[in-house]
Amino acid sequence: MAFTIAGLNESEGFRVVTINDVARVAGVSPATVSRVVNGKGKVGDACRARVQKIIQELGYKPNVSAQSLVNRHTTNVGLITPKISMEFFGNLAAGAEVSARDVGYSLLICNSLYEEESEIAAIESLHAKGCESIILHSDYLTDKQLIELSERYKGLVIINRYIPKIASRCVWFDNVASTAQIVDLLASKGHEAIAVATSIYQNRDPQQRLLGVRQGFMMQGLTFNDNLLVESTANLEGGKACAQELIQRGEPFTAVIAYNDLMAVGVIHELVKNGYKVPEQVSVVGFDDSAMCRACIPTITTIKYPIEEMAEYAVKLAIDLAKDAATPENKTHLFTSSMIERESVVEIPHS
Amino acid sequence: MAFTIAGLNESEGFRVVTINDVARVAGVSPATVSRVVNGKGKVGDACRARVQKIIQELGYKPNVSAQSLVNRHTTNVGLITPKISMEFFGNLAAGAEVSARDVGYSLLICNSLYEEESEIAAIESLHAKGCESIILHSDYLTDKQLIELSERYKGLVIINRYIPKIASRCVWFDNVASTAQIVDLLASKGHEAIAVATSIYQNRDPQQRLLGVRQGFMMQGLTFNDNLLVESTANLEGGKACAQELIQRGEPFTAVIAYNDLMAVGVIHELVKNGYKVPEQVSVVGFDDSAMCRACIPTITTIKYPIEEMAEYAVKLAIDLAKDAATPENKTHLFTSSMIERESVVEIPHS
DNA sequence: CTGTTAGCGCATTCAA
DNA sequence: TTGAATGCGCTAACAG
Repeated sequence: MAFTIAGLNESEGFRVVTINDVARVAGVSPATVSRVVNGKGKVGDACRARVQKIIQELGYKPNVSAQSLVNRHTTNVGLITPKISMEFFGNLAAGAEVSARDVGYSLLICNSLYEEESEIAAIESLHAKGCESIILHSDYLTDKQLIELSERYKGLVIINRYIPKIASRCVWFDNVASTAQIVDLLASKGHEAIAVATSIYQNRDPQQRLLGVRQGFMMQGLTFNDNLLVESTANLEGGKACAQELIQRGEPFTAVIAYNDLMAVGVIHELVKNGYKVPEQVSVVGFDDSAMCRACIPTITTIKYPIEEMAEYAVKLAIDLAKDAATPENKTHLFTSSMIERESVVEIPHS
Repeated sequence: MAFTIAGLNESEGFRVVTINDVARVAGVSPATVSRVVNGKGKVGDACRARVQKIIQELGYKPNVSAQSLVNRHTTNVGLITPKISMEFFGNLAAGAEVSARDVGYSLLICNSLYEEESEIAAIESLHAKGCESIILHSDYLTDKQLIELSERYKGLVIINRYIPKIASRCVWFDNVASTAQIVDLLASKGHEAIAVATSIYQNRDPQQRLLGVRQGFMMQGLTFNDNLLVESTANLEGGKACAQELIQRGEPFTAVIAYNDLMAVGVIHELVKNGYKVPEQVSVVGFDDSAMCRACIPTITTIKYPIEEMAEYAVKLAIDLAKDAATPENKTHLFTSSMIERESVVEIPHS
């Protein structure tokens, strides 16, 4: 590739090629160049060819700021997540980036760091930057706030959360059905004394997954033993704490359903530390299918959370929404998934 | 917060407040508003106060596209990494975002997906979007290419790589010294039969870390046994393959230095699978301090790779560079680190 | 200290 | 089919 631009270098530094340069060299008006660039309006074949040739030669690239100014929108998608360094949100961002680039957009990242005001501040900042399409992973805003926000920002998409009133801009995951699957799997392997290590953040996801467990039990004709329900923070330490609590209670169990993979790892650590054999004595199930599942001994059976695909989808949706593309108000965007079986779940030995 | 803008709502939809609106309501000229917004030029105290009040009331936010158009630069920083979903690059992005936001910039993400052309394409695309400051994590471009690129894009910063000719725009990590520390630690615990599981990608990092090992051996007055050097891909499977190879060779070893944490986990898995006790019989060291280190049994002793801090620094540097801020040509930006001791390394038993 | 003027690069009228 | 004119929102230069 050439780093110099034919006939347009200046002695001091590098001058950017504008639409006027192209027009002048091609002997046409800027309006015509604009037309061939955007493929809008009628342009004569010969004329178009010549302009395209000059564009090539000069290496002309439209100035995005100028375009945004006149078009009143940018080709950026904003992504607001708690913390991009967490694997889950990294995957989300990766999916979003692919999808954005696919349609010529760029991805703008904002970390909200789990603060309510930052979520709103991030939306406003993004919007001020002309970013109409926004994907928001909100943890602390209320449904009401989100509904208000979505009235104001028409390119706003909520990922990983379902709000009936704005269902058409929610891209979410069926936590209930997915968790019920876990119970099915466990039951099919003979487990009945199933413990649950849930997250103390009693908002949305944890509650839904718990609901899924209860639903799964019901469908299997089993009864869930509430003495086997423990809760802690949704991380490694939380998993350990849950296992500890479980052991302390003395209630026998042959399987543990953890809120996520991290907790599952914590559970396994603590069980092993206390002399339990995993999975021989206790089966453990995670949630997310994070990298850790394959790095643990035993490797962890889990539910794949298709966050990357969801993000890809969400980006397209946000762009459509921002463009006012008619989206059916009564349609939502629900993703489902299935189990990934690894080593941490085994058939219960016949006693 | 109020979602309506005093006296400026229109019947259909929402009209954005411009500098002219503020000027009109405040009874001043747009230029004056611009002055108070940017803190440039002289403005009377009373006047400034009134304008600020109106700005508040109207919720005025400057249109960034218009600003960029006239200022000839955006307030975006571009980040190009292979894959944002990998933990290492997620941490990099997190640091970059914090730093960018801190100075009122936004972070634009591009995945290069380990392709040479994508790296260049990403730079060009970013630049076409008016993004002058760019952080590049390049894996496949040659030094020569990078040098050429940096002549053309003055806001370009290379992270995680050192190129003498453009040292002042390189933010990098001292792999050699860090790895030498590992040998020191191991030696201090009595290890001499130390194996190395390196990455097959024989470019830069792996080579430097190998160099660090050799240097460490030299400093300790030990001799490195080349029969204990194995190599594979820099992931879990690679780690397993290395351990397998090591076992097969039959050469005794009491410790393994892995290229990174993932390989360390793989090594541990394979050793355990083959009846070795870790760390009782074999100590294992990782590199990076990724989340996995604390999720593994035993937890992994490793080197902290301060990529987040490095990214924070790189962003400031890129912005300065783009502004032509005088940066000493003969100064580079080198980060160092130290060991994080966990359970995977223990004193060798006296035989 | 403040207002007027001009123009950044582009897309979109309206004429021709 | 093409060109000339206009303005998007803002900042910088120049007057006053």
